[in-house]
Amino acid sequence: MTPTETAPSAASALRDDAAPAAVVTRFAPSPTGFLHIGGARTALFNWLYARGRGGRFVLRIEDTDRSRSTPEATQAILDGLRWLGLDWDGEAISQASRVARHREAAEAMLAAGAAYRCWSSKEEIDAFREAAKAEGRPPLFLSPWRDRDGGDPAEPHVIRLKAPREGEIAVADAVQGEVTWKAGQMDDLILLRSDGTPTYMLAVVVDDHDMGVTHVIRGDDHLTNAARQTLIYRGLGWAAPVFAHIPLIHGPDGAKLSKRHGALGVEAYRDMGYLPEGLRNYLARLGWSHGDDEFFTDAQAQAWFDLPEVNKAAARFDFAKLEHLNGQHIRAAEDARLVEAVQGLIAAQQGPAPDAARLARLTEAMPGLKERAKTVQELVDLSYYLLGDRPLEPDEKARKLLDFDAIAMLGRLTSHLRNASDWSAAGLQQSARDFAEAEGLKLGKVAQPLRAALTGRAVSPSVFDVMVTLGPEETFARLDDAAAA
RNA sequence: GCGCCCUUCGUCUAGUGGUCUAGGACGCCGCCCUUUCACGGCGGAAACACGGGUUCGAGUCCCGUAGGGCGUACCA
Repeated sequence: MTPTETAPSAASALRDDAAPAAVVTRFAPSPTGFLHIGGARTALFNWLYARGRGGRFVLRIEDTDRSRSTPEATQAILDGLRWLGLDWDGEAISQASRVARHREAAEAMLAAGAAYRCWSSKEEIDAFREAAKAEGRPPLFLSPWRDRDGGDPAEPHVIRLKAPREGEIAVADAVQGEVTWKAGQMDDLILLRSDGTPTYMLAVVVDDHDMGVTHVIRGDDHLTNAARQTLIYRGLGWAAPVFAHIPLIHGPDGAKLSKRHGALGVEAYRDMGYLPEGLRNYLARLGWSHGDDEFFTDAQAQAWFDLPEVNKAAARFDFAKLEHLNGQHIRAAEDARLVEAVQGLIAAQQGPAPDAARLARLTEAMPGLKERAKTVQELVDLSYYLLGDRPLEPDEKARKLLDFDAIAMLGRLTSHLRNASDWSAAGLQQSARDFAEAEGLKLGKVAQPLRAALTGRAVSPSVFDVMVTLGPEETFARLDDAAAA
């Protein structure tokens, strides 16, 4: 009884006899700002669904509200999608470019008796609603023009949908299940405004149909719209696509996502040092699950993702978990790519571009670095000893490690190290052990001040690895710096 | 107000009437590994919103209550 598996148009329905209609999903943002995290997840779900089924994922910019839409916002959304790695098929369609087609559809509905012209003025409508409210009736506007002729088509008027007044309207949602409304709760929504432009409700239906969209996966703030749009599909004589209304993301406090929490543009996540695959993994896992799987690749997510496993309840955004997952993706990432990411982040922060020699050191040290970082930002911070200028500026913890006694000890260690013949991590460690034993110290008492002198930090990869990547010359230079400080 | 949706550890979730003394992950606490940090390993505290039913048996089904979300535009 559900339209769940029906094709979206008469044309493709014909093709159905030969082969099942290919999946087509879409992402349809309105260009009024950047690509925020909720939109990014909606796009991700659509992308996963299509890609996992060899289908198409298309993009449509809902720019019918000219006053709020900007080309900059469109660009920001496209850039955000690209950074997140969500590639779409074909050109992004501008909804505004299709008004002629939308108008045509409204006319068709008029001709079919599924819509009617309404000359009620805004004032009349407001008055109606206020009176209805005062009398405790539902504030749905009942147009006097619904069953009446005689208006002058030359006078300003709108075209409204002739919604059923009897029975109920049902939507078989792939996530929400079967949801029904009593017909009386649906008003005769406006299809075409008095200035001849289409409303969102009409434009979406016409565009989804014309683009061959088979699955509409979007935020559940659109659930009621699915009912209204079902009516429009019916009026147009088209089969509705499969609807899947996914829950919205909430902030850590359970309230609506605000700027303060995660409602940032995806580029903000990039600038905080998250990897696109880390964000994809986290976002996919928010409101959807595949057993106990937490960390997965795109290929796995595509193969596993399906609508019935999407939860109905809103999920809260949790930075700690994002960070953990991102750390795992950093560890799994290629060293060269991480070096690029570090460079990119430094550039974004207007830091000095590292020269070739430093880049080489960074690349060499990356295996040790990425074990310790959860974000690219941490990678940058951890790279100070590789990218910073000599003499290094020790941070507070490093400074505490470099007290009077430690400096003296380092002086003796320096002499000891000058005799080292084997400048390998293992050789240096042995050498340090010998020294520590001779001094009657634990290795840590030697290694920590050494690390502070060499890296300016209390935390770093193994000091002996540090010495290897730095080389003897740089190592002794930094030891001398520490002694002089 | 009306309508629709939601409610398992702090958070993300598994769970589709008995295998739940409720599993996993993040976070937290402790221990181990260890030159630091991180990783890793081991262990721990931590949840079925509440109240009624249905049933031999309910986290799982039904009805209420409470709480939350969304919608109710010539916005999208």
